[in-house]
Amino acid sequence: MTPRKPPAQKSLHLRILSDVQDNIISGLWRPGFRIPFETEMAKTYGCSRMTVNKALTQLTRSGLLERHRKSGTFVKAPQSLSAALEITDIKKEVEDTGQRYGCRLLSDTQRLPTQLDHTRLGTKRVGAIRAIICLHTAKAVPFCLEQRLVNLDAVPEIEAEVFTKDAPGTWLLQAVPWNAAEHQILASAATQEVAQALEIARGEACLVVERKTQNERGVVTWARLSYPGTQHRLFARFTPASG
Amino acid sequence: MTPRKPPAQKSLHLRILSDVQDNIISGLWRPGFRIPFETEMAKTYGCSRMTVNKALTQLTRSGLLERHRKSGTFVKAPQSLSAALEITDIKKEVEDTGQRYGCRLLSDTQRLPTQLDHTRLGTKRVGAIRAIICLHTAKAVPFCLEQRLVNLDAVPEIEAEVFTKDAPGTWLLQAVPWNAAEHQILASAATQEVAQALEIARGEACLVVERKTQNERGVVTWARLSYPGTQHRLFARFTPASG
DNA sequence: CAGTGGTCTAGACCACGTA
DNA sequence: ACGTGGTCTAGACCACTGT
Repeated sequence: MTPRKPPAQKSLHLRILSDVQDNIISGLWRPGFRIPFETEMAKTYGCSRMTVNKALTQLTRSGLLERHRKSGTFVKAPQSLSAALEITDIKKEVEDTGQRYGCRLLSDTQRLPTQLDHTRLGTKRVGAIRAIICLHTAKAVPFCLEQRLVNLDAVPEIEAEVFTKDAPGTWLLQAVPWNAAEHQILASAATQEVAQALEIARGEACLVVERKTQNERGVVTWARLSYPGTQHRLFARFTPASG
Repeated sequence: MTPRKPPAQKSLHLRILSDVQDNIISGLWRPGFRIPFETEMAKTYGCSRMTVNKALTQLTRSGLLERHRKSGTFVKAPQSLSAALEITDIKKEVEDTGQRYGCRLLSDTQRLPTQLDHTRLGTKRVGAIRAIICLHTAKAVPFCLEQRLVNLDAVPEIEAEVFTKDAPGTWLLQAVPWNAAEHQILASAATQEVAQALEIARGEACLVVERKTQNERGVVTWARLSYPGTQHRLFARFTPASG
């Protein structure tokens, strides 16, 4: 019945984790089921409670379990599938498919933000911004149009950078430490500008990813990535506990 | 400048975790930086090494740190932004916006799988399948068209279910234990069928989410959710450590 | 009040990779 | 060989909560 399980587990708490996970995935322990107490499982596995706790804590973080003091630990009903969406650098994305990557700079200006810029950056007042438009290509074929705004207050060092060869996104990823990002994914009909750059018909469906990146100095950058809809797909895989 | 942080931390290991995280986000500890050893941090915080380890282990799982025996723990460079995409039940999705949810069954047949069905389910041989098409509405306005295939081998108990009121997705989420899911997100021009159901123009851009759900008994179901592109957006938020 | 999870300790031994 | 992280222990006390 049970298909398989890697015979040699590394550590005990990982074995416990995957045992519990298997019981849930297989449907043996259905949502709402009260799983054994920590002390019981510790006795079963002949280990200390801390080891069991480590496994169950992780499964709780993954959303498979719900724990309540005094009442115990319960299998949680999956209310939402939270999938991990891997959003990589476009250069890497293209090269991973084995194709030759290229990037052509279409426009690069520095200006005071317009009303639209403010809306996109989600700011009220920032100083100058740099607006960049570039086209990413795979095998010399248009792959993705990138429209980007960079807040010069947050990333003053970008003023010295020239993006004739590498895309600003690649540079930013390395140059700006760690950050928080917000993504919006939508479908949009290609505008005249987008259609021309991507060499598709005007009005054709495009997959659009908008990303706003922040760090402690404020909003760093806003980017809008438009992909020809027929060509590009985003993948998100979901497994109960990422381990 | 700094957004603000909850002043009272609950547990010590969470305080350590957020301290380290702050140092990384602020850019004080840049990618490649070797952070203090566990023993050093334990001494700094006046706690045992286990407590420090708990915090650092979690940050490593989140992808902020890289740990190597003998050499130490290092700040990892963000190579890809892996964003958590929350994919909820459509009923919940609509009701969360405060609108009235509705679902209309457009088609419900049982048949042997066609070639296309096999491709979609990713199977070679399955017995009968149930094909359901239904329209989700918000305030009686078309919100999303759901095209679904259910593998009766994996979910025989669905044969008795009738979906005149609730959507099959809602039922499946509760009835089928746990599973692994694979999502594909794409943009697509509305076909005649989709356009008619969603009451939009043919060829209009739609955001499409395709989901294949599996459990131990095999592929459970395949669903294609088409949203009018101008209306719907998927959100994915990314913060270094989901905590 | 009693029972469960949440947290923490002060040790310990092992695995692994650098030297 | 040595130093670091990875894991585990056998306790302990506390917080929460259902009875």
